[in-house]
Amino acid sequence: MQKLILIDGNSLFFRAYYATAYTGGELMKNKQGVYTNALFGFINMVDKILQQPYSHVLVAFDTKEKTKRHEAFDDYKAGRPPMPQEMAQQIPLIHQYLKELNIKDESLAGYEADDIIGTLSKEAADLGYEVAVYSSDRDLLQLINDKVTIHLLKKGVTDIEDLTPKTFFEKYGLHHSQMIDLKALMGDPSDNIPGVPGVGEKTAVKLLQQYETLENILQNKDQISGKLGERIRENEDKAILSKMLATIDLNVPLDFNFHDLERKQMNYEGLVNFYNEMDLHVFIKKLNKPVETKDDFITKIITDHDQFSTILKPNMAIHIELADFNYHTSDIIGFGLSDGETNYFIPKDIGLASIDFQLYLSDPSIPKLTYDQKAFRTALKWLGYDLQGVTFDLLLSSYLIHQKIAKEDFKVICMAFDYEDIEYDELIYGKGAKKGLPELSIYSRHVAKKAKAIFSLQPLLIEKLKTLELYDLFTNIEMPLAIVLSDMEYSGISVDQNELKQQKTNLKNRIDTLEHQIYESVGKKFNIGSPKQLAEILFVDLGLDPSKKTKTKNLSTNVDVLNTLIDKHPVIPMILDYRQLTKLYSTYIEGIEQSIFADGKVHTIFAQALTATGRLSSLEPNLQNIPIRTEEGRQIRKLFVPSKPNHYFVSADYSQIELRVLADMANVAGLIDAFNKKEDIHTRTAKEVFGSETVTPEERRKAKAVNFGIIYGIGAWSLAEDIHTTPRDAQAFIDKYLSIYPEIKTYMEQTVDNAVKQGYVKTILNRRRYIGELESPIYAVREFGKRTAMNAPIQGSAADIIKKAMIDLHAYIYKNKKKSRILLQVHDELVLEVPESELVEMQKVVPEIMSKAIHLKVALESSCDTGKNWYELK
DNA sequence: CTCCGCCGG
DNA sequence: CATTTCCGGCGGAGA
Repeated sequence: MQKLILIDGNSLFFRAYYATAYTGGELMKNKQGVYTNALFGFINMVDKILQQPYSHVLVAFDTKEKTKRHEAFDDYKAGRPPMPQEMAQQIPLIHQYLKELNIKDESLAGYEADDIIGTLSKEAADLGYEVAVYSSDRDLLQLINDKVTIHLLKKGVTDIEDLTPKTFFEKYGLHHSQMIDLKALMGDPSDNIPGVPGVGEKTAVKLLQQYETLENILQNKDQISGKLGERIRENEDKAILSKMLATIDLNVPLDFNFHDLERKQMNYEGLVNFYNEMDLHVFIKKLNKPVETKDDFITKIITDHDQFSTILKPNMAIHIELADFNYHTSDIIGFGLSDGETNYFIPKDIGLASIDFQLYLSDPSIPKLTYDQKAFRTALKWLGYDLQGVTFDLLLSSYLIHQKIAKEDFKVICMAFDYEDIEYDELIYGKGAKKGLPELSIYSRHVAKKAKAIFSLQPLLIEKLKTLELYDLFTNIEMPLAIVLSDMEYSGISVDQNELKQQKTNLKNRIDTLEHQIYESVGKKFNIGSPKQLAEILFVDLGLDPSKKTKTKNLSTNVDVLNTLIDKHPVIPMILDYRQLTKLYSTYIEGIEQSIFADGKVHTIFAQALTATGRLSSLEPNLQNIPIRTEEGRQIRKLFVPSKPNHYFVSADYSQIELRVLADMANVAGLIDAFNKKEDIHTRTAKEVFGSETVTPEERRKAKAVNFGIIYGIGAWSLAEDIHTTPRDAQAFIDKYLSIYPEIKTYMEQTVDNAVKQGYVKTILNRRRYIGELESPIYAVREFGKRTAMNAPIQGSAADIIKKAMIDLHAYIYKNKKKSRILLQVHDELVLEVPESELVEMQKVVPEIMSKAIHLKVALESSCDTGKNWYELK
């Protein structure tokens, strides 16, 4: 099959830039600060396009030179804003990419990409080729014929509309040859093509359906009555000019032949180097490089446990390779061990059967370097072994250096620090359904290389931690916390399975009943869980008013919308109930049920190197979002019970920790005074803002909304939504608030200023958050960066404080040999399991330790509660 | 895989 | 000219 793919390079490049500029926050760039977002989008699109079978390919670009269209019409393409710097920088990258791909990259002075594509599509079609053109420019539609299909990029990267003569007719009601005439009549503001003023798409189509061509319209111009006829007669010259401008030149003098467009092998090494330079590692994975086995890295595979006594030394790097992400259940594949000189692979059974090796792992006086101490320690615990003496953790240290690094594969962490001799896990083990173990020689080497990497990177990372003033945070907080979290995760939390079954049946019955009532109420069956189908029912069948749209222009059916419709139709409250009950059923009842281990407990994983602010997050299952706000949902908490008889749950939570942190960091006299006098902080704020001694509940509610909003870097618009007033009043309200607490205003301004200058903000314990968004050329992204800069030190400092408290509490428990165990952390709250004999002590000690964790200008207060299950707390 | 929706602090 | 309060995890639908 002979198939030619023609790509409109300019069009893809523009689309790529703007599609990725608005979505991902800050503009993407590589380590050297070169912007790569448009390159990234461009590669994605080209990659997708080239997945089909084809024999020939070319990418065409415009040049800066004037074309004959400019000569004919001075204002052609006038009024276009200049290309942003961030975008222009990426043009050479695009060309380099195409060069490495070995794809013909063509432009010609005096002609546009359209003309090159038009000429080639005609020649190829004449030779009997099938032609596929890719662009987002509708102008190219004039090239459609039986051999030539135009693929219009609609939005983003994936949405492509294929136009053939048939689909063109169905869409426009015109023959494809009439496309040029259509544009001649309508004009095109983006190219500054005038067209006939006052004639839009509707009128133009009608005219062309009647008269077929522009020429025929002009011949019959006197028969066209009214204002329309008048306009056509007055603007005849504009229409003719427009047609000329819109017509693609099919006779560009190209000095190459089809042979030059043949599909060729890419330059593999060059492309890998290029991706590495641009930090576009995701594309390297896609290349599916075969695993190479020839280089000078030597892996010693331990086959006999006698060997250990001579190998094991202090300060080696040890890596435990796990088969799955969830280390509570995962198999251990084996151990990597390295002293920087020799690199070993220890098969799981050989290692664990050796007393020498067991003692080595568990000896706290032998320092060891690892990748993820929490995972390794927990995985070993499940098998009955202990890991102690870890002094370095690659995952945690890289997370502190930059919060984004640690989200990726092991290799990406290494590459962030210019360590190259390591492969992607995906390349070794495959992914998805294809995941599995390759032969021993391949994976043993991979694991040993990881150990070598840990060993090699340790000095550099320690040095970086010190220069960034993060070393204390690393050694005093994150490292000891890993052990605390490991204990918490391993302890797990018991689930009352009878309660679970009961709630499950109960919910199921209520959902079934509701489902039938809903079908009856609207008169037909549909999938209530589908927002799309629900929108159809509500806004089309029932004719209700759609008040809001989603981000992608669909009609929204979320709670806010449904609540505004609540008395407009009896089905609305049923749907709200249905949503709540199915949420509880699938996310919580079924979700938790699936996560129960053989010991009758759930063992969550607290991700310690994930969030941008320094908070923890909880996974599989997430125990940080168990319902509490509605009574119905709160019932779920009855599932969680102490694991032993005569034990209780004790929970303690910080009161207003974020506002206290703000009061401290910004030194806010009014807030500090209020907290020290133990006043209700929202009431106090309301008194000051409204200038009265008595405060209505409504006033307190508003004050609370601002107090929270201020932490998030509030805007008037959203505060207005929140407290149901106009943005104008909301702004006045914020102004008043800031005049009462003027230190907040100063602090926020300084924080943002500093963030802009330095590129990051810091918490109480020096934790950094880099905010690249502040450099974005896009207003909305920069504004987002400012809010982040204001919020991150507050949220992050609160996270620092509770982490310190957890470490102190854990130390207290061990030092005093208590049987109480910390089970959960929910951002400002700790939940413990406490034997009856320790109840009184822990009720006193836990809040005390939390309060004293870090000294602030205001007291940290913590309340405490006790119960027989989680529901009874608070 | 992305979107929508909803649970928590 | 615009902008729409921060940080997360997870389930189901639909492509």
